Amino acid sequence: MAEIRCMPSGPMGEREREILTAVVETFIATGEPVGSRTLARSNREGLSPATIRNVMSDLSEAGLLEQPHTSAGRIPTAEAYRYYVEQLTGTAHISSQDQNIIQDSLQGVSDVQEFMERTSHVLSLISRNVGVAIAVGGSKNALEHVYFQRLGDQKVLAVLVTKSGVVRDRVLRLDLSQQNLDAAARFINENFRGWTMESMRTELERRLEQERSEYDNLMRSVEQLYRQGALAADETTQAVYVEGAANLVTGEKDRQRLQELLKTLEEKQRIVDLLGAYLDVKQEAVRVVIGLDQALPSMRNLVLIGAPARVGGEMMGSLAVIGPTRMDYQHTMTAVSYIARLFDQILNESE
Amino acid sequence: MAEIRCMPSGPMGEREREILTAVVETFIATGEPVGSRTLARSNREGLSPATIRNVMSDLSEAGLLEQPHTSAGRIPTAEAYRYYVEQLTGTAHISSQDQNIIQDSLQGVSDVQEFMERTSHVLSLISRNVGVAIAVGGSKNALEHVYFQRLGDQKVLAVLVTKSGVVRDRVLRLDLSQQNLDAAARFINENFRGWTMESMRTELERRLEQERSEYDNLMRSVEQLYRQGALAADETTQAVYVEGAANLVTGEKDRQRLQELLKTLEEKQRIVDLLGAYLDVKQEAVRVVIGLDQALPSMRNLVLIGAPARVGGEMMGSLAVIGPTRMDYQHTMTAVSYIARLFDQILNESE
DNA sequence: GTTAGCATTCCAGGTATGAGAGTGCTAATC
DNA sequence: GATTAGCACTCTCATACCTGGAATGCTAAC
Repeated sequence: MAEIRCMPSGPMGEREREILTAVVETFIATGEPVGSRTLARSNREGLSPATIRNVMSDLSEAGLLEQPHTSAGRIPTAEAYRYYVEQLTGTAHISSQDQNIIQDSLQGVSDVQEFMERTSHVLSLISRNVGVAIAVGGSKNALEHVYFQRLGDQKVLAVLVTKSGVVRDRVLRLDLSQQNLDAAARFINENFRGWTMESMRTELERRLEQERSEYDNLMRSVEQLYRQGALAADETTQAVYVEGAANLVTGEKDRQRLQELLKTLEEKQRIVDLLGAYLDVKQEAVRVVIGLDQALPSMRNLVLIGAPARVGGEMMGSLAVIGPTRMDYQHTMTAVSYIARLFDQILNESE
Repeated sequence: MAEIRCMPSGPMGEREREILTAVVETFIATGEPVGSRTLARSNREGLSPATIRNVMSDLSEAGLLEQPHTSAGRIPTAEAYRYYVEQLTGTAHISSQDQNIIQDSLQGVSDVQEFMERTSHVLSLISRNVGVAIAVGGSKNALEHVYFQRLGDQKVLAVLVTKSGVVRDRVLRLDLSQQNLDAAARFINENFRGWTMESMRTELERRLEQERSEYDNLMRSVEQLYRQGALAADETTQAVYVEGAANLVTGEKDRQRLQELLKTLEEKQRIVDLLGAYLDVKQEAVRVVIGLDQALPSMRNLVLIGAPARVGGEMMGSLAVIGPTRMDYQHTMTAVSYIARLFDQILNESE
């Protein structure tokens, strides 16, 4: 019963492939279970419904199609979508309309956060689904510059800039004179410019440990700043942009589920984890993950189409579209991939 | 027909008031239209259903109650909610449970943006509705400090801090040497510290206009920075936090409407306008606006419970809860008012 | 002024019923 | 042997219909 995946004419004959594709595409278009008659009509070689029924029956056995109930048409399973996406030729070019929208929206952006914010918006617009973009603070980012400014009795503004244009500001509760702050900033800028955040922190830890006995005023200031998180530009302080959640209303019928789904999308950490789980620096092009239930139960029927955002070879963040399995894959994939490339271009150009 | 608001025993007799309140409260509790029998049971003076029917009939005429259909109970109109809220004693004290949640969440916050972000979250949590908080950039904010840092060939980081702790950073496309930038920053800090953003800008405009002929290097730098928006910390660059939109799923049955609603909540400018329209510095305490359809058609059945966020007498932003008419007014009002007061306290303390 | 009683209205929910769509199987056909 | 026509069967969905329940408004009695 289970091992009928191997059909008479090889693992998946030409006809099977064609019919499966047709089912997926019509289901995406209409949202209704598709029956043999419908397919027979749109089939170019004039196959009869009966023949198609036989093939569909095979595909059901193979776990690629399923029926909501006995006498309904068939809908694709997650497995079918995976197969469908896999055999999509990656050659499709982006429509000039989409290209315009994207160009207009990302024109003149110069820092990562802004890029991400606009990207989430434009992705949701183009895909008519949820657009997501995150900037990973990036412990592997290179430090460009830090700056401290005393604000009041107890407050210090810390600004941190990385080579790749991530700016992070935070107000700390500290009482240091502006002189001390300037000295500390100078010390850090002179010693650690160009270091990755990660290596800077370990080195700093080491020095603080080692020279504990012979602390001078400077190192004391640096330590205080460091302990208060002035130099943290990484995981804890990410920028997460999610837009177009409203588009999910159409897709999910169960209100309970819908609510949970929207709640999940509001929890930024979840989103970060999700993208983190599926996207990494090394991957080529766009990745499509069908069925997110493994990562998040409330996202059972959803699909992630995402790509890493890189500058040079460096991972700066991720961008993705989240939507129902029933979506326009080709369209969305080209858009995501286009923006990912654009990211590299735009942020490289003026570095 | 229209002018029956004046009842035999004055504009609104004691009994009418009591019954109206009872209707509103039971409707808020159950969500079902409330009938005369239900009220008769819970009424302390043992009024019979028939009597209550008579009163309810009067209230219907007065436009305070309405029936979904002939043989159903009655539900309050917007007008009834307004009346109900008006006669709520503002004396209720915040529950210690809420107080804890709020305190925990806002502990140790030191800048406005962070406060607003957490506030929107905690408000949505407590009210089980949509929590909103915005920081108006505030052209009336006093300048504390500016700082410019050259990042690369074409990029300049501009950081602007106001007295009240709003930090705004942006990356500009400019090509100025660090020397020029430092000079410009020094010039602005020395001349304009403590000025409101607004007055600073007009004065700057004036000077640039006047001294156009005798421009030196310094003023040229300042002008470039200014034109690129380095000193804009106002309306165009607000921080808007909206959380708990998922909570609306339960309230709105019409999916079309729900979707529009969620879309609206994603458009930050709409939110800014909305709060701007109803909340201002001068108002005492919490304002409750019932029926937002005037401002936003998609928010027909929604209620805004909001207050300005002030430091000293200065308006720094707004915070509010948005939810269906059927919500716990008392509870939400105390929470909003509590946080508004807390805002002043926390941000005043270390100035 | 208040209340009991009653006819009336309307909805919500349950049960038939029939049309429609699709399937699987068998037997005939190419 | 693959393909197809035909047919009995299954299941859903929409419609119509019925019934019980919950309120109401009105009238007459208290």
